[in-house]
Amino acid sequence: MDYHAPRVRVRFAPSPTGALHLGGLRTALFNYFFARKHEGVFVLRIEDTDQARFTPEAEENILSGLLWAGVEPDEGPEQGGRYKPYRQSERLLLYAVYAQRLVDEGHAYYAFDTPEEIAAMRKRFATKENPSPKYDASTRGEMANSLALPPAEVCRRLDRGDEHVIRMKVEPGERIAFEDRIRGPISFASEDIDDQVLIKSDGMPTYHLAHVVDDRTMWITHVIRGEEWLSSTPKHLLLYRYLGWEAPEMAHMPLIMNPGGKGKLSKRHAQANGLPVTVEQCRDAGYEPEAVVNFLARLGWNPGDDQALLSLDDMAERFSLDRVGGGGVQFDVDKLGWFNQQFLRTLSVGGLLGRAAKWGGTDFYTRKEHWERIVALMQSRVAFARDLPETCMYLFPDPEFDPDTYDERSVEKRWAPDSADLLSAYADRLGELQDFGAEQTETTLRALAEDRGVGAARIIHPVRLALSGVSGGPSLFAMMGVLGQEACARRIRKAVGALGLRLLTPDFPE
RNA sequence: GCCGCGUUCGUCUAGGGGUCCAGGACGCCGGCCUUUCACGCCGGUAACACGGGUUCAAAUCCCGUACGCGGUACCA
Repeated sequence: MDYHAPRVRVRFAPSPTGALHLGGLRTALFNYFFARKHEGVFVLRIEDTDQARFTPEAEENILSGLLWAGVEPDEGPEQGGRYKPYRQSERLLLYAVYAQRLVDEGHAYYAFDTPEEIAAMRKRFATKENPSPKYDASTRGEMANSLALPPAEVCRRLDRGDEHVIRMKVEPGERIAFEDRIRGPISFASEDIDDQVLIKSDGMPTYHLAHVVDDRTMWITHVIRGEEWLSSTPKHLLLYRYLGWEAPEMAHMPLIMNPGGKGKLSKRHAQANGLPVTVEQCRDAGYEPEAVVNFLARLGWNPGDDQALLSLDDMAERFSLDRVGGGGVQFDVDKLGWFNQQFLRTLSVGGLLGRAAKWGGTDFYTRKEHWERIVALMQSRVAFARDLPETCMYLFPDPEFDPDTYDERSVEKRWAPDSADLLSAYADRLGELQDFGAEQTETTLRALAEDRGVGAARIIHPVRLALSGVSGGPSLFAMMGVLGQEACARRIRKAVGALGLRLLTPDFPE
């Protein structure tokens, strides 16, 4: 590490307009990783300058989403920090001061045009080649601003309190170039940049002014954000220059696209396809945070080897902007599911039980021992911790579970004409066992099969069906051990009663 | 329209002039294991967008085209 380099400071700067989006979490993650990797600081800043789209619950939702994912800001509205406040609405004075400075130094100007007047201008100058003219050097002379109006008129309007905005003054004829940490050299012609509004007529700054002022005053060293910001970067660079500040490093991440590749991942599209699109939805759908984080991080970034499963710490340690690609990436929900399942399998029995217990629905704690035996049997068979109770209810002894329906397809496949007879005999022998361990029940079953001259499977399958009602599941003998002697015998006899009639079906397939 | 950024198996990606008739992972298909279902293991399917250059040699460099995405707001 270079001891003379300033400490790395990065930020995640969402706007509180709704729930934390997965794309937002991913941006936060990349910033977080970068900070951890370089022993830097990760800042959360709330960009609440859009009063029209402001949503009161959003900030809480964003923070809780980050915490759920294991990403804790080092500085932020809740955590505090020496560069507070961390909400833009609380830093208004700062933006006003710098905006004034830009005006005073000739890099910004007052504009009195109403939205209607601007729309009229666009219409007036519109051509086939340029359907949407900008408010820039080529048009500002025609508009009502402090560059075009006589100074006295400007003063009069200002004194009178006319609504106005402050726009940055962009001079044409320059190439604004920078090195993007992900994409390499990038440049824009200054005449393609408009005289961006810096202070809105409601007195609020726009994102462009606010984030530059904040990034500077919070000493942000690296701006890692979504690709949608790439084309406004030259404006930001100009602002840094106007203010006499050194710009931070820039890195624009590829966007997450809808499955199929059409457009960036949207709530609308996701909803139509039953996909989670917010952190909240992921949580509610039963995904584990570790899996979501792992999945999201690997969208656009790779650790440089074939390692797919990584913990938050692993990723933070291995993260590098050099290994982030430039192309958009599609959201693949199957892969998310795979990460979830993989993660569940890395858990200890107690760990998985804990994850399942979060969902409630059954008394995991008073029956902890029983549950642990079940979880051990089910771990490789469950894709979501939440599904655990439902998928293995048959591992509870009567009367909590007592099969009264038998999966029809399994019955057809596994219940044979001799099943009732074999199972009755097996139940009889089970009743005589002193020790009901897996070894004993299995030996007993195989001995019976031998006595009757049939394969063990001829008994095993119908017994499984009798015990669980279905044809899949954990090892039969392990299952019997969990259920206990009495429940097993009772269920077997019950099935014999319920399914024994099948004997009479003449064309039952062998 | 204009500006910018992208483009390797269906998806996420490795690869940065020769070691690539392109490697891994997910998915899918097949097999093994096995009392079932899973897990695991083994194998298979499948890609350098297109066209020109540069070079002894290009997935890799350059140019063009196509396509995709983003931006083009007093939203972020």
